[in-house]
Amino acid sequence: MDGGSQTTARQTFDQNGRAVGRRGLQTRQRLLEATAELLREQGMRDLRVVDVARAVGTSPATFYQYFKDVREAILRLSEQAAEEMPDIVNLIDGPWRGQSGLKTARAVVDAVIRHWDTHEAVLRVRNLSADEGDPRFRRVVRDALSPLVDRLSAEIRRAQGAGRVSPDVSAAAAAASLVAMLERMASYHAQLENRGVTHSKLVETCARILFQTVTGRSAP
Amino acid sequence: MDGGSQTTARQTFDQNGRAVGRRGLQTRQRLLEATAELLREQGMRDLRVVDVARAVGTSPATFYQYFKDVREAILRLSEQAAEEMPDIVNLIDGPWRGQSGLKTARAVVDAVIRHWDTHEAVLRVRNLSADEGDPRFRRVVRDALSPLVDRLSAEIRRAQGAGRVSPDVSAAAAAASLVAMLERMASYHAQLENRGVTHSKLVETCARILFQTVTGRSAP
DNA sequence: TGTACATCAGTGAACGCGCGTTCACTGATGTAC
DNA sequence: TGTACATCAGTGAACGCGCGTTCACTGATGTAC
Repeated sequence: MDGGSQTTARQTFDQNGRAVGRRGLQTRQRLLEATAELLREQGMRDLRVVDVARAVGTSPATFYQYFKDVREAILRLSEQAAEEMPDIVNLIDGPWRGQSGLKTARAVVDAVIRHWDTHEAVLRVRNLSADEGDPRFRRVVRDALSPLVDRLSAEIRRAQGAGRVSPDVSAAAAAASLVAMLERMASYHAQLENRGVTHSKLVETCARILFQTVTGRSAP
Repeated sequence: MDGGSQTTARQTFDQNGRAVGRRGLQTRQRLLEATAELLREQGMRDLRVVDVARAVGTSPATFYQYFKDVREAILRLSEQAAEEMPDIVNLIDGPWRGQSGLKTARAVVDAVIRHWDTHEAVLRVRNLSADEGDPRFRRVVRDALSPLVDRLSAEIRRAQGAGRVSPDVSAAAAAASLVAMLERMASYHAQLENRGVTHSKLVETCARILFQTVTGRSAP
């Protein structure tokens, strides 16, 4: 027991190590959703356990039955958000050669942006917590992103083999850079769109940087 | 008076609107540095005014003489960090054509990383606060980055004019994407370097993506 | 060079609030027979 | 189908701490003459 509420394949346990049933899971989930909502509205610094409990119409004691503290709730939300990642990975597995490569790139960019639009506040705090050094959050970020990074990395190495990408490039670093760009742009795109860059132009532009860097080819 | 301690060309005022002299400026600066230090050590969520005061060996009342709250201190730190930006902008104004273009790109990447290494915690919280919608932080970010973005954007438009970059790309979006990539990688590079990507490989890789995207040319 | 006055700088001490946290308890649900 | 028992679920109420914040005050510094 590491103090967190543990979710295995079938069973979830509360802070006392007791099994959580159907009803409990529902309450737990409502607490998580309220946490996400308040994170969006008030920001991380002003998020209070008491507020979360109030929002769900329950008592603080209930919150503590399922989570050690607010950070843990955010950690669980990060894990839930990460469940969407396989869909994005599937897109990356699409074709990268020829015309359809650019299409693949567009689909990936679009998917990452939608992922962020859905989980905005949670993902931001997740990344901050990881950057601040919290190993649990580092792990979630790593688990979420490494399939993406690894796929892109492999594709880049292929392009290097074909002589289209310089051997001076580190495939791993390039892949990480691209994912970094996608994430930051996904969290930032609304602000850019307020300043006159249309959404589709933005997607197209990111897609082309992605395509170019991954394949070493200029987009058609 | 908007409630913040205002710094004009020569004069700083405290929370009561009184002029701050030499001695006061020193105390104020020590409070700022302690804030930055604690931000690094404890993270944003656990940063307390009382801790900052204690760290400087002064009383909380002194802190409130200069800042409305912790956020404002972080805002001032962000402004101070931004004073380094002109140095980076100078680098961007270097040559982008031919061999030396890649050198320019490397210098820019390196400078951004060093900037982040110095102000790590402050810049992270600055960006989070901006993303969370705080208009004062949005403004600081904008003021800090737009010279960079604008320069890159102009250079990309030049490459478009010469037919080396597709007209389907938005120069503004591409420039913003590159800066987004640089920032995120700058805040992330230490973690990557722990996983076997050397620092120089990382710089080289980012520089090549930057060079390629800005000029439309494959790096030499 | 000295004195008086204005302003700058700093703080002790206190207040009150509200948050985190816990415990002992009640009520709800499930299941064994 | 009914009863007893085990376990799941939820909470009221309270505690105490520590943080944010303020005020009235003292001490330091500067400057006018």
